[in-house]
Amino acid sequence: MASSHTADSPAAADPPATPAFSPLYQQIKGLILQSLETGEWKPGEAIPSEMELAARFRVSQGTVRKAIDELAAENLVVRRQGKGTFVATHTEQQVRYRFLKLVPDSGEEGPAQRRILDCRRVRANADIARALALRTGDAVMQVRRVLTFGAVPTILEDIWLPGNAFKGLTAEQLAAHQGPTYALFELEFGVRMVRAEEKIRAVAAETQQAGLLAVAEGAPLLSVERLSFTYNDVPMELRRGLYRTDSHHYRNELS
Amino acid sequence: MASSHTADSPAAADPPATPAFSPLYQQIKGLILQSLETGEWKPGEAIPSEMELAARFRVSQGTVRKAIDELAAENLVVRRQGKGTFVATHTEQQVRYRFLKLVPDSGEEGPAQRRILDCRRVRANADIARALALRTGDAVMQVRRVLTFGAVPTILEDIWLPGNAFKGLTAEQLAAHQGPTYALFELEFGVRMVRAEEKIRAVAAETQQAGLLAVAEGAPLLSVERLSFTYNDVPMELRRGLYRTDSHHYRNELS
DNA sequence: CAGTGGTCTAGACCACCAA
DNA sequence: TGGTGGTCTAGACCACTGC
Repeated sequence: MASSHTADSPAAADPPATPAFSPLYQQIKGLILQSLETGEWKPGEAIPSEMELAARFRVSQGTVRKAIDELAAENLVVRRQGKGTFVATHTEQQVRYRFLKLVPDSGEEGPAQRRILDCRRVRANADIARALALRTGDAVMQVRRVLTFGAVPTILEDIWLPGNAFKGLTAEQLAAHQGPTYALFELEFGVRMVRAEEKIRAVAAETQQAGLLAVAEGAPLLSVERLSFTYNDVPMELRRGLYRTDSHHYRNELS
Repeated sequence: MASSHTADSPAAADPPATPAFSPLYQQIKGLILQSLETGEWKPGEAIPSEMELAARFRVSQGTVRKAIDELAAENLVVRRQGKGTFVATHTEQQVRYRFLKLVPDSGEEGPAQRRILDCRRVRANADIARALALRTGDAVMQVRRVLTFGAVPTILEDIWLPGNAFKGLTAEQLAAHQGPTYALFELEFGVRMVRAEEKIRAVAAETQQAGLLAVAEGAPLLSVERLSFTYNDVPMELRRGLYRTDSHHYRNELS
């Protein structure tokens, strides 16, 4: 029976050479991912039980389990013993602000106060376009805001979002919303940020930035450039943050 | 049966109530961890096969497998199909410099040139002692060095190590050694760094720092304070780094 | 070829949760 | 009480490595 068992290589000529062997559970994972992408199950909802999925895909429960294990490890779903497996969300996750790694040097953090300085539709310059996989001149939403913790303006952020997916985003919406901005993106625009990459630098505050953050011009600030992705590694947000680090620090775990 | 159920209470009277249920594979993981700590298998060596371990602990291969899965996820051990499972090491790991997240803005990185400025035995001040779980005044080794990439001095680091474990560390040793410093720690002192926490800030270069890094006084630098741990969350190194970020950045992945 | 880790299955039982 | 995820087992077979 020659090959088979690889599930790939549709009509490879004679020597498949590398049959691109893909384990069954990886294929199952891919199928579940598809359903997540297409929105068959919405954020916060339960996905079918392991038994149901096993029946649907005609594999054993163990195979489904391993697929879900990986999805859980990537924070795409959350398992809850006795209840089920749920589509991950930024809304009321055990850890709100999953992507914000700035923590106070000591003590607990009160809620942030948000001030929206700007929210408008603009044309992407070359940099922004490249990051978001758009073309220069395409429409993007641009947001500027300041986050204040306990009366100290601490974060100045510029955010760029693809104009197509975020049509209709307004400053009022951003100001009115409680909780993580990514929760708003899920609820209002159906966009789920799943992963992000950050590039961090130390920079000197420019005049305008210094004013907004109430520091001296030239004061050292942490520059955090974040590119966030939805499913399938599609970039959906570029964010340039300037963090004051006189009473906060960026916390990272290495292993 | 009253209360308990908290998993603590070492010698609770009559009713164990909640025996602090721990899955078998977690116990196995603990046993394997012990062997790693005591050095039964050295860094780079293979640990016994899954079958052997299953026989030794009188459990099924699957249970050992799940224990090893977790150890591999924590980077304590590396699996190699067809060959075996090996104790992780900083020496020739696929990714050298596991803990260094500073990358060039573009292009590949050449090897770093190290300049050891200082290496001596001192008494720990309160800060250092607290971080390393020592007492103020205990002996610590203190190292200062500059790392240069392509003629640009980029990293200035101060390192503190418990005097006991690192007795006899010399500047010559540090200068002569090739590859990650953590590899030297493994080979010469039997200390394996397994995990680390970093606190990152933006700071202004002080006079001496500016001189060593060839930047202007007051220039913004990335301050990276790293506390590294061996097995069992025992702190074994405190490191304060100052990074130039004019042509490098600190790269981080969020998920 | 034998030995290792990797995949897949089928079934039993346990811990947790809600009704 | 029934359903969910979590653990554990035993056995078969596959893919990779080295002799």
